[in-house]
Amino acid sequence: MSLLPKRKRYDCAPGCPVEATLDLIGGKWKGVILYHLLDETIRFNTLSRRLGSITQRMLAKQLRELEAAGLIRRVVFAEVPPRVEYSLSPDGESLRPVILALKAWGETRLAMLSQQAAE
Amino acid sequence: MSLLPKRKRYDCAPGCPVEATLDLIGGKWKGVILYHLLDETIRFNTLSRRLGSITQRMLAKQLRELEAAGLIRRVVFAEVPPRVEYSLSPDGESLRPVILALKAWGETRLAMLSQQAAE
DNA sequence: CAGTATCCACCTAGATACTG
DNA sequence: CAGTATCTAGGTGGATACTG
Repeated sequence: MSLLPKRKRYDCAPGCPVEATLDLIGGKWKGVILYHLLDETIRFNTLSRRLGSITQRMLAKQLRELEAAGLIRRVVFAEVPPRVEYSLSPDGESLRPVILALKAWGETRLAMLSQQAAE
Repeated sequence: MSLLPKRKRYDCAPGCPVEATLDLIGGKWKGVILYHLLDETIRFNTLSRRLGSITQRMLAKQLRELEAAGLIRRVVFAEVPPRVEYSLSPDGESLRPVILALKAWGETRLAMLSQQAAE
């Protein structure tokens, strides 16, 4: 069974691989969530606080989608109060250079923009 | 004046740079458009054909946004029939490693998925 | 704590037709 | 050739309230 969304054809060769990746980490939250998971295992509410403005509904939805894509792992502990920890799967790990490239470029650009704003 | 969209606050430090980058190259088409412009200057209709399923309306809109973000250049030739060429600006050029990272990861993943599908 | 359930505004993107 | 105009469906993401 393929993990590719059925509705997509990825027939725009040779741009496809770029589109395929953006499909998985694009959107408003997924890239940032993966970024936060790069170095730590994080619990639901902690992640929620780190992302600041995300709603619980959206966070749950994004996490389900990342899990379905095989990029993150969800571990539930049978405790009271409940504890659920999210971490990168090996596939998610493999995205590290990509996420870091996005981060590096974004940092440079944000610095450049605030520089310009100061002039 | 800042090129940052006014409605965004980028206050989710330290995830912001990732979000900022994804804001610019995310969505369904921008990353792929930049990818196609990586090695060539391309005309409107050519780009349209290469992307396959994009509508003229969407292509025009994405190109305007990329131009407004300072990532591409638009050069109009005073000819009949009209000719408009799009190419990467220096800022867009600086995205090259990012786009290539997206491409490399996507290629690996697509290969992996088709491998699995064959089993 | 870690979610669901509901409802809703907005935006993205497609279809189609038209034009300087 | 390189767009614009109009209309619309569907998806994305937010607000709020509730729960095992």
